[in-house]
Amino acid sequence: MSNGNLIVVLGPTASGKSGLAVEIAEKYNGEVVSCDSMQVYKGLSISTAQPTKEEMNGIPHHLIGFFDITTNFNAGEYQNLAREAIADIQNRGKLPILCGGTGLYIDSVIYNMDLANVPENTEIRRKYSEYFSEHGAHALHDILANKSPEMANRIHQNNVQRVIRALEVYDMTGSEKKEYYNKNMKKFSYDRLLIFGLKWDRAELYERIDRRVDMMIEAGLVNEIKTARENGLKSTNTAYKAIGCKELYRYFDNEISLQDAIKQIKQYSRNYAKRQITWFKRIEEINWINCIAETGYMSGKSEIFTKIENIYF
RNA sequence: GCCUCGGUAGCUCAGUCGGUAGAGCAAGGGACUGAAAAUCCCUGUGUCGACAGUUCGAUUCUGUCCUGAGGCA
Repeated sequence: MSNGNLIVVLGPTASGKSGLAVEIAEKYNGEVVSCDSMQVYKGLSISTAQPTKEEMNGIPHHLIGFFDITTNFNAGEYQNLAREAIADIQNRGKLPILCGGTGLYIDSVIYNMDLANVPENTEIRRKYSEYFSEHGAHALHDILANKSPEMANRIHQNNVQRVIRALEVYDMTGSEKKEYYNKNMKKFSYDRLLIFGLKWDRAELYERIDRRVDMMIEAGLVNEIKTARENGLKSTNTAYKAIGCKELYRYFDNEISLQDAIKQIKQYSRNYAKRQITWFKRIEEINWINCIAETGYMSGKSEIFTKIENIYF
């Protein structure tokens, strides 16, 4: 594969990715492609921490705030759109910068990953969900084991969501698509790829997350989610999975206090950051930039610029 | 001042008919191929409030004290 240049800026939530991506774009004639499963949605700009106009500072950003909240987005669609956006930027002679924290989405772009070409099939999902409700996780997993021992081996029986997806793929294609589970087949899809990861002391990152949630509240998070609800956002929608929705809906329904909702939003955000960090540990090619409280990634900037110039100029 | 109920893992609590304890959450580690801000897996030693008594043995029974909540005066 020789798909050309791509810079990636990744890191856990609230690590300062967006700012770094913009700085790189300003300096090297670039454009930013967001790599975030929730920032794609319209009307969730505060809750999903979409960069503001000021933060974008004139740099074009792609795949942010364009998708309807009541329609379900997914990794396959993202892969296609992101590759298109990147190719388009390259064709215009500019440098694409992929910036985000959704591990699966990042992988789908930087690796030559062949996501199964099987769209969501509500009929199949409902069928297996019902089977699960009646017979339990073990029985459902047995069905998969009979059809594809390979896939069943890789998915824990309690991970019902994944078991159902695997069954969906199998039923739609009649095959087990072994190759998708073979890590050794992972190859980079961009030949000049440079990945930067923002690294924080854990306790400091958690404090940052808590502070950012407070800022979101000040910026009008509660109203944003209230409006989304009025616009028809339901618990079955993918956008509802954005941290903040579930908690604030419970507040709107008088099940918990606003204070408790905020506490939970902070808690789930911290849990999420930890999962992101776990995911990134697998990507060996990341150039880690150590961040510190007052200045964030500042002290690593010259190192970043040197690396970029060595590869692309 | 008296009465009642508490004081057990970072938090909320369960439990031990006396043989030094366990859940959920948190925390840490991990997985992840079209829901991924989702979903799932693994990891639990803590003067069982303090001191004394009974006992082979007490966190568990008894007493005193400390401490929290409520009630009566």
